[in-house]
Amino acid sequence: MLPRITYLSLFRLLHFMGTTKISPLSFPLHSLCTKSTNINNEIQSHSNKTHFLNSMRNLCKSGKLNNIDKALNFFHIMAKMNPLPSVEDFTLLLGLIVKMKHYTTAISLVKEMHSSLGIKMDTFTLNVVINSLCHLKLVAFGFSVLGTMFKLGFEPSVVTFTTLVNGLCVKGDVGRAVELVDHMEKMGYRSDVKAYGVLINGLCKMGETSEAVGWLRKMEERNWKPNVVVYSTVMDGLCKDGLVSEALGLCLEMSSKGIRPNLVTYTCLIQGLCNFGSWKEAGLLLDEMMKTGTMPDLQTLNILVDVLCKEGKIMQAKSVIGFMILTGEAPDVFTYNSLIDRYCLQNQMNEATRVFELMVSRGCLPDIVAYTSLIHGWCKIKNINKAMQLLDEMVKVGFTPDVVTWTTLISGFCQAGRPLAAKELFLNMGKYGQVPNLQTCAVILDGLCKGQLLSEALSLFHAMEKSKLDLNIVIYSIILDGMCGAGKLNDAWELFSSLPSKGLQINVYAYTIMINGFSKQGLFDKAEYLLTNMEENGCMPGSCTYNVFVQGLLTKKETARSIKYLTMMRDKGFSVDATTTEMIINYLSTDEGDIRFREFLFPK
DNA sequence: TCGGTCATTG
Repeated sequence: MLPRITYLSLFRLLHFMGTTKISPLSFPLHSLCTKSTNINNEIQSHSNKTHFLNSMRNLCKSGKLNNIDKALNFFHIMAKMNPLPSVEDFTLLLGLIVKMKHYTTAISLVKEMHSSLGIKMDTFTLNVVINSLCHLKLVAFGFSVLGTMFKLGFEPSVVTFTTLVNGLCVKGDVGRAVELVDHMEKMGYRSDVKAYGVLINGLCKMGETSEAVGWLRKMEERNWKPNVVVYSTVMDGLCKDGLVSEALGLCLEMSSKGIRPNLVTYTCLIQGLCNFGSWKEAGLLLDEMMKTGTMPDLQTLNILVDVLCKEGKIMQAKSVIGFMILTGEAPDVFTYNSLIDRYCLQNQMNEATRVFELMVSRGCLPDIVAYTSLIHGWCKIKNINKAMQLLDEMVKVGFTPDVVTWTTLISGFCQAGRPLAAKELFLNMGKYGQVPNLQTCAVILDGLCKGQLLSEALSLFHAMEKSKLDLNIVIYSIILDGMCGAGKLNDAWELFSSLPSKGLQINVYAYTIMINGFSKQGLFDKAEYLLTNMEENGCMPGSCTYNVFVQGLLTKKETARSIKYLTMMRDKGFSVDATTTEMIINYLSTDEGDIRFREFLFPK
């Protein structure tokens, strides 16, 4: 499946990336020979405890200890020592276990230290507990540990608060996170670079990038120098917001202050550039990064593989995988999933299955994403049986289908013309512990509407309105479209008119749905009224808006108005879409066809 | 000794 790794394929990759200056021979092949030290040998060769602890400390600090079993092995050896190593040594190891994302393990080890080993808790170990709880999204428990801290007479530190601020951010509650920073400062603590970094990251993740930039400036005003982490966080936020040139500008600003971009900085910028099709610039950046001694790691290369797959450039994606192998990185579940997903989207289920099997044969365990992609692929070609078979299989190997899996299946049943079966799935997913989200709701409502089951859709919709779900304009638009499609123009108009009172901003899609609804019924004055007034309400009509209106006019042979609006479209630079073109051709081919339409088919 | 940056599925 993978292309043979030759210098030729590597050269092609570099050429493609816009990089021509580096000789393939200059890649540091020796880096693939670095293997993590065999811990057991390490321990045996250092029977002396001091030496053992020193090597543990060095391994922890060097980042070479990246295996949970090895870390646990260290812990258990330390636990058997007499006298016990210091709490500092235990905390060092705990910090590492948290970094490996083994949060429940970290919490139970702290418990063991306290109850079995008799090591006294302190602010540091409790901070580890709070951090673990926060990462498990159990922020409320984190706060109760803070309470315990006060009760036991331990002074929380800036680290304690930063940890909780991060916990709130992870939960998406960035408003409370900002409040906590305020609160902490009122209590006399001073936020430091990491505290600001956490908050800035939280804001970026919620899409509040300009707020994040504001805090970056604020921390500078307060005489804190943002470091590469803070800058990279903001750059990533800007890139995800589509503000790639702003991100590049910030990178220049950072460099001018003597702060060099690191692996993460480059990765964020390269992804940002790729996402907007700036392949050449991305290649130049990859070039610059390697020249300055930063080699892309598995994650960076996986981002490239994924972006290339999404662009349909599978050959180039495979070249990147070749490069990956050449630099000693084995493709992982992310790499394979990107390929699987691409093949599924191209309806190439044989290829997708082959990659899935290859992944298994190479000892890489498929995850819920791999299964969900395959289920999506089978649904896409309307093979519901295969999709259900995979669902069975994934449950058998121990995965719990998540909301994405359910939404994929529900959508599959709808597309296969079985909206009622889809509704059953929707109503039953709760029994399997999965709560529908807005996208699930959108999928099922759309499926029922398109399946001519408006009343079914409406009863679900009313139930959703009563539930805690914060329905958005997308959901309302689906219902509006369903009502229009069923000829319930009055109901649609009433709902449409009520949207502002529900605090919803009517967008171009909602307007277009209503204009389409009116036009299809020949209610052109109403449609025209909306089309001419939507701009006043802060919503610019798009190409689709004009096309649906003209299609209605053409159906009812409203020649004069059709020509008027076709002319407006041309003046505004909107193109006539395929459906409209076909209608014009049909119209021209009849006796009544007006010769004036010809100019819209063959624009000068 | 404890806190922050980059990757996949609808």
